[in-house]
Amino acid sequence: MSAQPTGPIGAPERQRDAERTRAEILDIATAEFADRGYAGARVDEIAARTRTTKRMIYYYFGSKEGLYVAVLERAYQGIRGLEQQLDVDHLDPARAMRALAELTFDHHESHPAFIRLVSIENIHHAEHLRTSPILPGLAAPAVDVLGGILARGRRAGLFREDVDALDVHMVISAFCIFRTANRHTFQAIFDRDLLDPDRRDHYRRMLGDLVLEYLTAHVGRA
Amino acid sequence: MSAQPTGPIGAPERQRDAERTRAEILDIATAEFADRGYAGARVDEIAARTRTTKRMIYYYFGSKEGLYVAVLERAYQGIRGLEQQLDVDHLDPARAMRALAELTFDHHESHPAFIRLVSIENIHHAEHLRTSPILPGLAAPAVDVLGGILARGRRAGLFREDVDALDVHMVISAFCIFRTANRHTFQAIFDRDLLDPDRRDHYRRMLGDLVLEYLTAHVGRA
Amino acid sequence: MSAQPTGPIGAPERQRDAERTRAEILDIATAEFADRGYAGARVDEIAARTRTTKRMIYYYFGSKEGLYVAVLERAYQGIRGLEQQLDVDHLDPARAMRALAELTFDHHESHPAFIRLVSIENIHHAEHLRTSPILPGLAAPAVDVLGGILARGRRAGLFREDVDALDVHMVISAFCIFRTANRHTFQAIFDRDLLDPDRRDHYRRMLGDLVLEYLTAHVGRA
Amino acid sequence: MSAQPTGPIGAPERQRDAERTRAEILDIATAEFADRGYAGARVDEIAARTRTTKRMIYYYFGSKEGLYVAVLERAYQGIRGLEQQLDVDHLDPARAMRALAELTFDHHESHPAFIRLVSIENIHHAEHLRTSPILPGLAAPAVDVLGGILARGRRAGLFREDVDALDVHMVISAFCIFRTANRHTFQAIFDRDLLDPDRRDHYRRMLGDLVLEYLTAHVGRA
DNA sequence: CATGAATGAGTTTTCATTCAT
DNA sequence: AATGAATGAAAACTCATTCAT
Repeated sequence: MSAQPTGPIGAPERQRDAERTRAEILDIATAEFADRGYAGARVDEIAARTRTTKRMIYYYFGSKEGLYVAVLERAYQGIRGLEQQLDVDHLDPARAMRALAELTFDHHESHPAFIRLVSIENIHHAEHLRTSPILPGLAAPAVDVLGGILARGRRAGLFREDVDALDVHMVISAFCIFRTANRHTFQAIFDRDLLDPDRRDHYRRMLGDLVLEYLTAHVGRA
Repeated sequence: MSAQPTGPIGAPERQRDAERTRAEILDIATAEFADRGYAGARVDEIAARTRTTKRMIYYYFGSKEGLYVAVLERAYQGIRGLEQQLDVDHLDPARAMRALAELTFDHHESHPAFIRLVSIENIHHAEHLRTSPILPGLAAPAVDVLGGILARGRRAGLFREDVDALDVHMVISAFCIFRTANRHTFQAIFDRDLLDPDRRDHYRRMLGDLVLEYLTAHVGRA
Repeated sequence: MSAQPTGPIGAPERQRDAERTRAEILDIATAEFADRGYAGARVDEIAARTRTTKRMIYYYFGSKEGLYVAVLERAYQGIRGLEQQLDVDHLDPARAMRALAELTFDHHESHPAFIRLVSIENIHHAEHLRTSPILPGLAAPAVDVLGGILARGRRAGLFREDVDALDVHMVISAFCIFRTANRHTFQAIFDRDLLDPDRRDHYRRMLGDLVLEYLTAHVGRA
Repeated sequence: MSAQPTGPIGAPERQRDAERTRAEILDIATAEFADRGYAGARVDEIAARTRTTKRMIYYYFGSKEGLYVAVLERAYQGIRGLEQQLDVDHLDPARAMRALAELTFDHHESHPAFIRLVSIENIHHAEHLRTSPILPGLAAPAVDVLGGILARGRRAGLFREDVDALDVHMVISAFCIFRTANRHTFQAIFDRDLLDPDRRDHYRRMLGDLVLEYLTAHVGRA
């Protein structure tokens, strides 16, 4: 699934082609849906940008909606388990929290299409995600690590007690997602590009400070 | 919401009807575009929910896009000058900043359609906002008051120096907008409704704390 | 009707205004129909370019078709009796014929809208002209003078006998009308502007030569 | 009319069907546009008279305008190279010129739709022809043969020197086109059908005489 | 698996005309 | 005589989807 095996000689070539075709369609479709929204994307356009034909899209995905759902699911799969890549057990809670925030920051920055798809899915009231089989697997990875750090910090008397892991996750997500999701109106109104590489480090540190100052505020000082 | 009568008293009835027709179309269209996105909204549907006909939409707005732009502009007009409603000069910088954050929080909470329209406009790369005549008037109101408070706080040695007004505005906006814009995917994944009235005060205070702890962190303590 | 009387003081001003309004509408409508054809012209556009409103067009002309017919009739009235302006009785047949051809040439050159309206009316199979009350008065003026000259020339043994007045009229019309009616495709294909003022005299003489050489060919030489 | 089979024998049936569908649409559309003008023609009507649907028109031609342009281009292609069909080198200049005039006469008589389309295109200021890729190929065929005959005639001292090939082409075109383009107004006013078969030979000879008498007038007599 | 052609149902847009005042 | 608002019918155009080969 992760390493791309060249496979034993004589392996079903056709199947591999099929997989490649599917993947190509998904790539193009991801770009199109992310760029134009669900209703705005065109099956014709997706097909035209693929090396295959429209018929193949229906062969593999059944419908435009089916294709969209596949795109959405693959995009969510991409961030699933993101936090597991992070080994923070050896770090103190504050450092661990900052590392997690920065990891999220970095990941979101490098996956703008995912963020736009999330915006689009919200426009559609998450109706596709809500019925997706991948849904149950999404919550835990996102907050488990965070919850662990938070618990450790509290036990150490470092973090405030009046927020839970979901609240912290929300703050981190809001900050990271806003930069991409609202980039264009922000730029139009304020003439500032939130994704300007020159400002990247500033925002990255800002996020860490924001979360940590908040979590550690007044704690242990009283 | 507050029916501000247009034109001088005694103005021709017809004109008042026209204004009413226009406004009614805009109301319905706002709901439709906010609910389904630009491409997903249907002119037919908007017309059907109005007391007038589809023809009138074209009479007043020229095209679906013209209608959308009118909706978007009116929505932005609604928040323009929001901050001016706030008299914070008599408050110390910290209280003033919290008041501003809470005002923004309250306003965004009560204008979900606006937030969804902003998301939608970002999906379209802000192409309509970018060329709108109202654009130039949007930046100042949003950051002038905030900038003033920030400056006062710094002069008093209370606020950190490494962020500007736009950065703070971004944090507040990100927090407030996320609750509405990403409500559905968040709810689907984590089974938590960010707009649950029972959690409203918690998030309101959380935003104030977040901003203030960040701004005042370490300052004057060194 | 011809001289514009300032009218007795106290004369019905309203009626004069009405006449002026009618005339203004006809002027604009002539330009629009000539420029875009019957189906291509827009009642809205005509009204917009007038100082009056669309309602007036319907008040005066009943319908788009009524307006078009009025435009067409007025245009034809403009050339009616053209030939009567010409006193050719004192000229010998050849000179008289050339004078008539040149008069036609000059008139057509200065009335491009009329020619375009004729083209447009032909596109519509002359259905409006065919039922117009002005139709009966159009034939005689156009060929009576020409017929007289032709008869004189024949009696004098100068002109050939195998053509009648309508044939000659057709040749003159074809030449004059072509310059305006087919100006644009001719220019596009051959890069020659048939209405270039520098070529005007050339074509004028050419028409006279064409008609006269044809009419006098071989006659009396046998 | 002469069904020139497209593509090599054995070409996929589907493609041949496509070509047939395209051609059928073009045939009907030619009739409709020529009959009602660009704005007056109805895509629905064209589709209804076809064995396919309106959707196919857009599939093949993209828009009403695209269809019109295709019709116009095909019509012009039809006369392209007309003159090449004529071998006039063995004829003396006078006979050659008459043969060319008569060929043009015959061709225009048998292509009334083309002439009406030219009128229509002129109503539109040749805007479509002007940007057509076929434009560059239209000039030469129309005047090259004519220019050659004219030059031969001059060298032989038979033709006048004060006109060029384009002038002669204009006279021939004006005569031939007028009969069809202005047929209806002419008939309405003068009650003479310029396309009456009984008058065909008369006009055909008349055109030849007209051109030749003009070209040979006075030459060599001085 | 692959492909161009085809399609039906919708969606936006237009336009001549009329109404209320 | 004049005006802006309103309208219904029709016109152009689009799109996801399926068919024939």
